Amino acid sequence: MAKQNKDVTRRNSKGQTLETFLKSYDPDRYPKPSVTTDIVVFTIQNKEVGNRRMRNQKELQVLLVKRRDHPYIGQWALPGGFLEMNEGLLESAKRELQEETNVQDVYLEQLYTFGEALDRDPRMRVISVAYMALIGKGKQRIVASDDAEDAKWFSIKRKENWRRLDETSDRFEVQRLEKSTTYELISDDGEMIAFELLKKIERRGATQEKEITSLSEEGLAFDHHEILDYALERIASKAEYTPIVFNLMPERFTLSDLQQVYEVILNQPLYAANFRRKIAHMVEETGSYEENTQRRPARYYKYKFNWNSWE
Amino acid sequence: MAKQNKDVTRRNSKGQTLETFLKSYDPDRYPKPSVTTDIVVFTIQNKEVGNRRMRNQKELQVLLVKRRDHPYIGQWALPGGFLEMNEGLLESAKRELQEETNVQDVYLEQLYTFGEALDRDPRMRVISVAYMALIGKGKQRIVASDDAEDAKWFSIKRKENWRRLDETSDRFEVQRLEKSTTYELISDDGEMIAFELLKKIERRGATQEKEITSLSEEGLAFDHHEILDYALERIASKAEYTPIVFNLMPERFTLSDLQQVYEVILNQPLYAANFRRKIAHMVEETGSYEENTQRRPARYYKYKFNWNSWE
DNA sequence: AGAATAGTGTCTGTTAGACAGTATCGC
DNA sequence: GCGATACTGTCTAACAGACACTATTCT
Repeated sequence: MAKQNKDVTRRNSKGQTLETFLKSYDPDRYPKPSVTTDIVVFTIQNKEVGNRRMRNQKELQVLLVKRRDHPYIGQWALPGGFLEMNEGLLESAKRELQEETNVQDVYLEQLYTFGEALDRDPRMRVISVAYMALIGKGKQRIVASDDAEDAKWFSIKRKENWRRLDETSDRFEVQRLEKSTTYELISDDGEMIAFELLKKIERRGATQEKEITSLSEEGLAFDHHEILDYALERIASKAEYTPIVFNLMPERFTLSDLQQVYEVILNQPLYAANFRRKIAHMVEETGSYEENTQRRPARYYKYKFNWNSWE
Repeated sequence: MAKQNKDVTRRNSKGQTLETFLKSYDPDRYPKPSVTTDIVVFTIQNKEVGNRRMRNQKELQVLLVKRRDHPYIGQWALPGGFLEMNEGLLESAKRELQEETNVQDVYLEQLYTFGEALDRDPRMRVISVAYMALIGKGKQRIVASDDAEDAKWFSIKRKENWRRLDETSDRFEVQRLEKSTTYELISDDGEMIAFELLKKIERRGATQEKEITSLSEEGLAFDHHEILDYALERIASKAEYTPIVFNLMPERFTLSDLQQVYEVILNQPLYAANFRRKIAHMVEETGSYEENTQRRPARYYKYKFNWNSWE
């Protein structure tokens, strides 16, 4: 598909045509950074609740992998790995997911490319292209393999804390915000990873600059806490104007289920009546109902395609 | 800032500590792709209109650079170049912009990373991290240098054409859209670059896939037409919910000026009354008025910081 | 009847869109 | 007064937020 300069006879300042230029070009003249893809895989977990009469709770989970080798040996990290020369970026993300965790056929979206700090990886300079994946739980069986000693789902609990450093005032041109987020990642079998992120946002005129630091020594390998945080922001904002959330849902679901999922993603409670009105155009009744509940059974819905859902 | 595994004595399967592991690690064991940053620089041009009584027209312009060497020698491309080992990604974008075009101190934002096609660059495998820059025209003097034979502003004219391949229907799970966009880039001195992009959007359930192809042999170097198109989408969508547009404005401006800028970015006309209400909270009167107009002079406004503009 | 959730109705205030109408300058 | 743009008022329909209320199941 590569479009070439039609004028193949044109010569450069050294008198070379394209062909002779390419033959003499040394692709390794300059040192290169390594490129990796890292994937933030989210799913929804249904947490049983003691009282059988009450509805199950939902939790947002992220898939982590325990590192088998240095650096950060034994620590939890996002699945991912080095880009190979014969694959596209997206393809690489898919492959890494498959190799390390056995996850396949999922919604996958490029997030952001991380490569500011020169020492993100102690081995060498690394640029990471981050992806986000969404899957319905139970659809896939997670299997740790390859560089991963283990692979597990961790439930995400987070609390945000805003602080305004400059009070609003027409006199100041620069305004600062600080947001600290405490994270607790807890696996199904009780292992916990806790850390705290500090986000400094500085607004000068119409420009905004962010700086993220980790306040904890513990936590995820590399700067993966930052990537996770970015992914959480992205899914929350996309949930508001696209049907992206349905990638986390099973075929059939109740509106209460769906609402709970929106609530864990947006990290805030919603009014049922308003929620139902808002998503009405994206769902469709199936005709069937919940069974064996010890309260009024809810209707099952399914996703309904709609041109207006996307923009 | 690199956070290390605290347990420096821990050994991997080969019995190595972190220190001995790093010493024996060969960063060049695997071949690496090259990494570049490419920058889409936008500005607004005030186009004089014959009739002195009428208001000037605005045009959205992009900064292009004429390639001095193979590949795509003599063709127009986005400014950009290879990432160096001692600089962050953002830093690299800034440096390339400075070196090739003399542009400095601008709003800069990471867009997306392009690296699907293996032959994007005929020399070797290249991953491009694309940035978008916004500057007010006249603030900077453009100077071509380095790998660039020339550097010029091109006004962007585009026409979009939507086509729905499947009519809406509850029976189909897959829905397809095609959008073809014809571009005409015209420099201040009359040079024109024309091309047409075809975007195929396929929606399956809650998933959307895009595929972009160029319908023209001519056009920009590499896949830079695709990057430009992406940048235009981004600035339009961000214009709707952030004050990003003010990065293109001079210190003082009239609301008609501002409206025209929004119109070229959104590529559609706006109602003045509605527009004024919408942006009212982001601007502030300066007290001064236009002078020497041959019609009613407009008030000058300036950007006003507001916490609510950003989210 | 009571516990628990499913699901609906409605009031209020805000906003988007469309358009008509008034204001003000230079000539 | 005319040409041209600056700026304002207002109607309507849609929507977001908050909350009260009804419905249905099992025990």
